[in-house]
Amino acid sequence: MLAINTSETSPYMQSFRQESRGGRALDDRLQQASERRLEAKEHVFCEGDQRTHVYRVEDGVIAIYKTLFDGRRRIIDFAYPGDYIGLGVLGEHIMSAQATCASKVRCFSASALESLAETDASLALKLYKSVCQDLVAARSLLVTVGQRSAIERVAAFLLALHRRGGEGSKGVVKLAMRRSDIADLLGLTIETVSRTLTKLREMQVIDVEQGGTTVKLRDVPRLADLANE
Amino acid sequence: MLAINTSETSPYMQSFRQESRGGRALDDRLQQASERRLEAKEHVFCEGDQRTHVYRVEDGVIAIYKTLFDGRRRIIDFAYPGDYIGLGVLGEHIMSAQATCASKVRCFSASALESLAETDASLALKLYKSVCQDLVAARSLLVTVGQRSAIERVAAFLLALHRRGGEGSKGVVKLAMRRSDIADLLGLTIETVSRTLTKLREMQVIDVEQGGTTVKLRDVPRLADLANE
DNA sequence: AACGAATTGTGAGAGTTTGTAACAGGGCCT
DNA sequence: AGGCCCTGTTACAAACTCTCACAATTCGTT
Repeated sequence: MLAINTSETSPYMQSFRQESRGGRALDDRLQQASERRLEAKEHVFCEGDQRTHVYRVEDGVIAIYKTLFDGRRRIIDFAYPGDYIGLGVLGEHIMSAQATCASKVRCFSASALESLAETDASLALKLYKSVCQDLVAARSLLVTVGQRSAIERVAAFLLALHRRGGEGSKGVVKLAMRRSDIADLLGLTIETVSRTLTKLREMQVIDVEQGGTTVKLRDVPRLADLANE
Repeated sequence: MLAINTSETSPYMQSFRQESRGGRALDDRLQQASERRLEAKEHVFCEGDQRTHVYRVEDGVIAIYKTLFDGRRRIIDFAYPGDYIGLGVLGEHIMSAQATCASKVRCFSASALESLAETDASLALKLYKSVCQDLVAARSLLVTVGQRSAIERVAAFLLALHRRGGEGSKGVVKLAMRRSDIADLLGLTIETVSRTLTKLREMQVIDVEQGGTTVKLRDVPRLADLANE
């Protein structure tokens, strides 16, 4: 979902990626696909909730996270339009899902999906490939978060967002989330994220625009160099 | 695979977990399952290799990792006996797989597996669930690595190994890997790993035995507290 | 247009980790 | 036995991030 390696850059799951981004991968056999709108910070589901549905993000960004005992929040993934959340869970959710900005999701009955998949190999394969995407995203993020310095992490994060945005974005990345969300994703504090963005700006690698909600990548090769990937 | 949340602790994939640990989950339809022995530091495959096979670990520990531009190594997962590696890859591998100690793997033809899965829903579902396990492991590790302090990370790592070992282990954890492997998994240096183990020993939470290759957990609740999960 | 709340940005000191270096221990070879 | 290599441990200075504090900006509401 964070998709540092998506269709363009990774040999994983190319065919399915296109299919799912098209938006009609899983749901054409499932009737009860209702829509749900969420405001920023509203939850799709929480840790411990019974897992009744699978969701496809239609609009916005959904943060998948886990709360630690001391109250800190560890974001594990951002789900963007076209991504599915809630796959691969059996009983109850062990992660929470929360909108970082105004968002929209489509809901599918999990039990209906599963019973269909038991006899439908192509659907089961789609589930497989969808989870493979998530796995690639999680491992990519693992590489990013394992980086030592704050600059490396932030640079890798911006690059990942840029790659996901595709070629049409022309280096303009909309963050669509707070500094705290970025910090909890990268394992940094909001102050460090803020300072690091300032440092990247001073290095003339990026421009921060629109009150910090949009980042323009001025020097992508340099950024990739800083990201060390 | 690191399996901080495995059958005991997570609602994910319980049924399959048992199935796959039994060892005969995917291969009973695949003839050409040859064995391969590896010495410590030998590779199963490397980044850029064509993906021809899927492997099941029979013995030992296989580290899945990615090499960064500056030569650092980021371990993304450890695969233990019963785990599959190489699933979910389409073209060429984007990660390397290397034995951390003397190991044994069984090789399955990837193309044979895939063509079978196209018409066999139950096999496709098994693939799905197997990758779900990996996803849970990756996300668990993400929580661990996102932790700030070295103690938290090492404590969580030891706990994960302990849970994987099962109840029979009686708090004795065999590391079966170098300090450098642990460091590259947790995003620390070998010195910090060593220092942290010493600190845990001084706190009387663990004992380090057999020349540092085995760790005995003296106070699991305390360790869980330190791990913050 | 103005106000208040929330978010973001910046600074200084404290704390932790890293990097460098030296040393100890075990295994293997001659 | 002795020497060599690899791994692991420990010490100390340097670098980095975190914490805490407060200023600046943005956004929504009045």
